[in-house]
Amino acid sequence: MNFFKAFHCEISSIVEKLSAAGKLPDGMDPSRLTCEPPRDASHGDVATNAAMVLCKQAKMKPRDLAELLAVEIAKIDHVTSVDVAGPGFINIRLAQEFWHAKLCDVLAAGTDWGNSDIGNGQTVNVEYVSANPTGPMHVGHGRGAVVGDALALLLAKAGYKVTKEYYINDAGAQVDVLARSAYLRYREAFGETIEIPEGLYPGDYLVPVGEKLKETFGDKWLNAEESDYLDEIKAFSINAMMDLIREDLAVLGVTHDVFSSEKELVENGGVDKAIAYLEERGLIYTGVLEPPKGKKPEDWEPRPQLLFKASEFGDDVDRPLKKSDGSGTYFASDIAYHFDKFQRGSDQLIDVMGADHGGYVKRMKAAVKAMSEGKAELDIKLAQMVNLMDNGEPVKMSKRAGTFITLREVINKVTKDVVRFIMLTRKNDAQLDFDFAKVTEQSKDNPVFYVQYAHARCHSVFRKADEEFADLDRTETALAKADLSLLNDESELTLMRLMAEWPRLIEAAAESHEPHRITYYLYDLASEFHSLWNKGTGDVSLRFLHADNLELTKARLALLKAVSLVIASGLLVLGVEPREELR
RNA sequence: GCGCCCAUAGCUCAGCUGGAUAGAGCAUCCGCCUUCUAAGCGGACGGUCGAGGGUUCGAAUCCUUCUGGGCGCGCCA
Repeated sequence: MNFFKAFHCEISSIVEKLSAAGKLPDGMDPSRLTCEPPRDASHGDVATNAAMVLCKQAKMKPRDLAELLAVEIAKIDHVTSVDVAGPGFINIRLAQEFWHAKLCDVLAAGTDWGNSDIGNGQTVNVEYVSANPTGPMHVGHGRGAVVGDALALLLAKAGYKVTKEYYINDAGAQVDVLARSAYLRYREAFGETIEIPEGLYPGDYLVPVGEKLKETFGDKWLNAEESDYLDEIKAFSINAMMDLIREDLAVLGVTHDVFSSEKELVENGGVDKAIAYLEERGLIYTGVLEPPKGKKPEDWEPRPQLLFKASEFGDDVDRPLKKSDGSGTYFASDIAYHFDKFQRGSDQLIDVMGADHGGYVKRMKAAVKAMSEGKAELDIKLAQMVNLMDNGEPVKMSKRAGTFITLREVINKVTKDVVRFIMLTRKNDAQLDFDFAKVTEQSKDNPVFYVQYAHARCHSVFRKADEEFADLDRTETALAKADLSLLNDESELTLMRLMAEWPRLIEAAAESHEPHRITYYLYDLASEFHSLWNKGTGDVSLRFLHADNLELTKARLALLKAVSLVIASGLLVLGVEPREELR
């Protein structure tokens, strides 16, 4: 439970009460009122801007209004002091018992601590990865995969009903290129020396596909016309590539609920249906586009095309739906695909894609707005580039020279947990340096290690406790009954406050679709924990285990248990496995 | 030419949807192990939040104009 919300309610009702009593005007609008942790912890535990946002309506000076509200706020349970500060902030301080009670809540909830109901069962569709089935995943895909997967887990924790989806682009020209490339490998499997022309895929991951083709079809296609073999070889190769990609995803711990095929969508008439739907609403016409200014394509010539009125929905220009050969553009099938997702029941759609698709955002949002008549909301998260580094030096990659590093190679080198965590140490739209040396280092420079180490340290104490206090009941329910009032060191209280904020963080991260906030929170929590740990080196009384004081030991173990649970809870959202031991 | 993203300490980055004296880590300097993991902790130093203007009780955050980077701009996806 996000306790800041509880305070928000309390204060709103205080405002109502004061209105009823004639001390404030009627009909005060508290919508801009917030309750937050103050920026500086020395200001208190909860701060509200109530007086500043309401002063105009109340026709009072902010500080006067603050004083009026403060008298009432002081009567709320567990409030020990209320101060008015700065331009009219009301700072609220809470009793230690409040934090001790929160600690019990954590122990009772376990890793479900932080679960929220703000999603209210709403359906969200998160589409991510959607890499073309033309080769193994690279690191950039990996980032999109992790961002999407963590976002989906986060939304689920916040009470949304989430569908995790992968869109297979198996209908365009790129898969034809794949088929031609695979065909060459097929000939190669018969001993022919081949040369891969410019424009085809040179990667040797297609060699086994060629051999499989030989096994499956024998020499059937060796002297055939392309029109005869293309479709079958294409289907075969796409399957092989999707198997490869699914394996990459599995190794990364990413799982999708639904795989949607563009080809099927086209063949089932989905695209025609979507176009017809837009046509009925007068949103489609045939017209000629202006050539793009500045960089003009060489072979540009004006041509009448089937266009969607994207400009009526916030896009800059109208967008083409048909290619000159009469087949649909990628945009056309993507409209149909989003239409399909909407009709399957999601009114919140999220796409995670590479930043190089940035130019696509406006038109897709326009299309969703048009198709759903404004009912569906589309958010597009762009995953920026990942720079592979080693010890500060960029890792040089070239597809031609065969020094291209795949996602799988990176995972094998550093483990999937490291990849997942590091991918979330930046906002999705900021570039990310992924340094092999740094991310595998066991030091505080490495955030993955730092957080895992905190978790492992908790468990190290548990192991020690099991040795020294063999008959102590270490279950959550038993520890919750300890005398928690013994936990009153400032570091201990800070830890409890941080853990109490976890539900609020989950809600904020979920609402803003920003899973990277989890990583930062975990880092802060780990840091506070390491700090407490080290206090024990100078001050023996702050160590966790005390042979001569069972009550204190139990209380400290309760705190440790809670810390390890909250870290585990956060790592779970990131899809990272909490480690109990690091050496 | 147009559109989107970015600009915060010497470096790499946070900044909770407009709040109080802008925060971490690295680097530099000074401290802390007879200890449940020193693989760690504490302190010091470090800022005209790219520049100017605007909106209001209040701006790193919103609007606008510049400057400097990245991406994109019909028949690729």
